[in-house]
Amino acid sequence: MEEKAEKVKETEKGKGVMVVVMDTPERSKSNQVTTSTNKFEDSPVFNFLNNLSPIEPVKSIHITQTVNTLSFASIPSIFTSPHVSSLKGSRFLKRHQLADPSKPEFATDGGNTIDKNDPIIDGANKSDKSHEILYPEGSVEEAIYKPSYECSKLEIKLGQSLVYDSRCSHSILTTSNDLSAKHSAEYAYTSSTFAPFIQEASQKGLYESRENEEGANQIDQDNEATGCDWESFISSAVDPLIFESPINTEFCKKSMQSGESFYANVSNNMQNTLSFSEAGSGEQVGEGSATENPSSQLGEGSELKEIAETHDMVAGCSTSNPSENMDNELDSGLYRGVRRRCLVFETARALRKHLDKNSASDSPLLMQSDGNTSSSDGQRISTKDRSDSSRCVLAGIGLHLNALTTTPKGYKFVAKFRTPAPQEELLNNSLAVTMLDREVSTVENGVPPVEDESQASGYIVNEEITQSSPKKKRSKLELAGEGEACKRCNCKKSKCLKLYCECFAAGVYCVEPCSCIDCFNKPVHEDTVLATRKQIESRNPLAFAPKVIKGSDSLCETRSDSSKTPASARHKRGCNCKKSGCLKKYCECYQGGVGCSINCRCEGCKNVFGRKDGTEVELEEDEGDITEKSMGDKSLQKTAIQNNLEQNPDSALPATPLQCGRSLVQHPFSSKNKPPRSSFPSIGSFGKIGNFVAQTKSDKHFGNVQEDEMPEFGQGGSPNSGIKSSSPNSKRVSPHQSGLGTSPEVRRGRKLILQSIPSFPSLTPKH
DNA sequence: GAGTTTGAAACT
DNA sequence: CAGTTTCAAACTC
Repeated sequence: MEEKAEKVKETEKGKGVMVVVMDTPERSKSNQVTTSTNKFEDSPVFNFLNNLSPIEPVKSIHITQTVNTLSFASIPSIFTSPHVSSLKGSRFLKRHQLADPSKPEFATDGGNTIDKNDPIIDGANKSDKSHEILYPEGSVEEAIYKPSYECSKLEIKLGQSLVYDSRCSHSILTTSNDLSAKHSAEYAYTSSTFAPFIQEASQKGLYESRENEEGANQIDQDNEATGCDWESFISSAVDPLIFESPINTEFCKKSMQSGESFYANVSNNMQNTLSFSEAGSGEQVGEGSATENPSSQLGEGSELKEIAETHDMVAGCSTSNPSENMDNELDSGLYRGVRRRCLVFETARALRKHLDKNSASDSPLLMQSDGNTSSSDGQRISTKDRSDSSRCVLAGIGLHLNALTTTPKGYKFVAKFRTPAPQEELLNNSLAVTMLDREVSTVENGVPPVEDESQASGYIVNEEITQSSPKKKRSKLELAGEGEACKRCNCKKSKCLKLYCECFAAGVYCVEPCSCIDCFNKPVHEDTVLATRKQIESRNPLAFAPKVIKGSDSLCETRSDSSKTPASARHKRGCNCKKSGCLKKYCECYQGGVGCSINCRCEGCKNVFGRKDGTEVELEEDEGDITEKSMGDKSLQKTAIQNNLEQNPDSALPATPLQCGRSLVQHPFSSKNKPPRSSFPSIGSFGKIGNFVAQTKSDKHFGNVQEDEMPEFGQGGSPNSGIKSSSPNSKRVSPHQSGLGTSPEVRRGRKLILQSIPSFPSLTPKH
């Protein structure tokens, strides 16, 4: 022992770093021995030696490396396309690896980190029933999962989301702090406090932005605790970098940009967080607690919503299966198809069972937030949806929301849980729309819809609806805007086994409120329902897929974040309206609260949410938005967009600001209905023309299309006339139109398009 | 509430 | 794939 002690002393003297390193292990060994014996432990000398142990420097080094790696890693992450979600899984693995090594250190050394993690873990394990978090995966997942939600929320809510912002800021702050490293004490404090947050933050991508901005992050930390924190931080940060969806990142950035005030807030939040974490009962999941705190801080009326969100978050985290989590992440981050239908009924059943089992265990919080008891597992998804919706609601969807509110279908779907069908997965990229739907659902439904989920079978019977609302009520509610979700079918001949039936189409069982006749869409006939469903799916695999899909381009959204509208959301197949002008619910696009897209074959489209034409152009112009397409569509789309902007200031609202991604997203679907148009596709074939169209095509379009379409335009005589709302619009356009494209003006139009085109591709994260 | 309109779904 | 029919929601009165 004495020899060991001597060695230690020598090492302490600090010869070379090498020495220290070499010695350190020995010392540790010696320590272990001592530990085993326990004899020497008590001796003050030993303790002193231990305290003096050179280990710290080693750690610091290690940490530093990690940081560097992170910094580098961050860069790629920034550029990562949102679509990369698929990769997340792999990333997860990486992250875990990183995290794991750090853990041992934490365990040995610094309680700080451990504390952080432990609470989370413990909380996860203890907490629940529903929230089973497998550590470390579970934690990781949580981090990833939540952030996405949060980010999404942020997007939606920017204004309200102090909490989220604060979170972002937290992450930022922590980073900055780490960078400064001057405030070691703060480090320990913050790091420990934030540990849970870090993951979240990392996901948010704040780190990335932060790191990039500040440059390489160097950690000088002397404190082991700090180091530990860093490691954890780093590990978390790495993930975010990799995993980060651009959306989140952007939002965070925005939030950051929006206010430096965040920093101030951050400090407050941090404190809160600490208290919270400390206060956090074992039940609470680390993150959950964290999230809640901010809400408390906010103290806004939105608390409930936030809570709900939190729950959602937790629920999402709770997923025991990594695969599920992944899905969830995807869902959350990408905003899955708005309407989640129970594509897989069997799964639904399983979920039901789960729910039944778990229902008893629902956390009070959940109850509060939603007012409904949600089952942990099955509900997770549903909760997410809810949360999303809630977020969306908060976010202030803008015009879209209004429109959405009108759409009953969305509501129905929202509540449902569903296992993502493979098809849907394909859609994941396009997920965005979901948010809209969710939003709508939340807005309209307010509290209730959530509950549906609890039932969570593939088919969901909306008990609330069934119990409380008879049709009459329903209609009233609907009128009010709340009850739309409750709508039920009125089928007489289809037996509710065809897509004519809204319930069936939505993957929901018919309920009492339904006035259907000879209804087979009931749990009793589950087999029949499933069989029929399979048949339909065999014909059209996407028959039950969400009709409205969001544009993948987070970028677009980010851009428009101000608008926060579901810009890129579009109807999968597009409408075929001829008389309604896409201004009535006959139009599925309108009903879904989304703008028409290229996929639409509608005539005289006046969709308030976005005309099929304008969408793309909007990307560049953003605000413009759209509304316009009505015109003849094809030809003018480009111009129309501009016109819209000019003419319809209102149109801006609609918001579908952009649709940037639309084309991309839709492609898969669109292929059916319409010729595949890649972002720059030969849209022209349809005549519906995408603005994107390849340059050459665009030119052609202009020429041809305009002429063809001109008539429509011309209907009004003036360019404007063509578009009701827009009519005045086309000032710019009109000339082109009038000129039939021959004039130089037409060329201008082309130029505009072309210009826009380049930007567009660049924007699209994809590929 | 009845009747009409509308467009998706289903069918040919 | 196009055209027609069927269907139920949306709408109007």
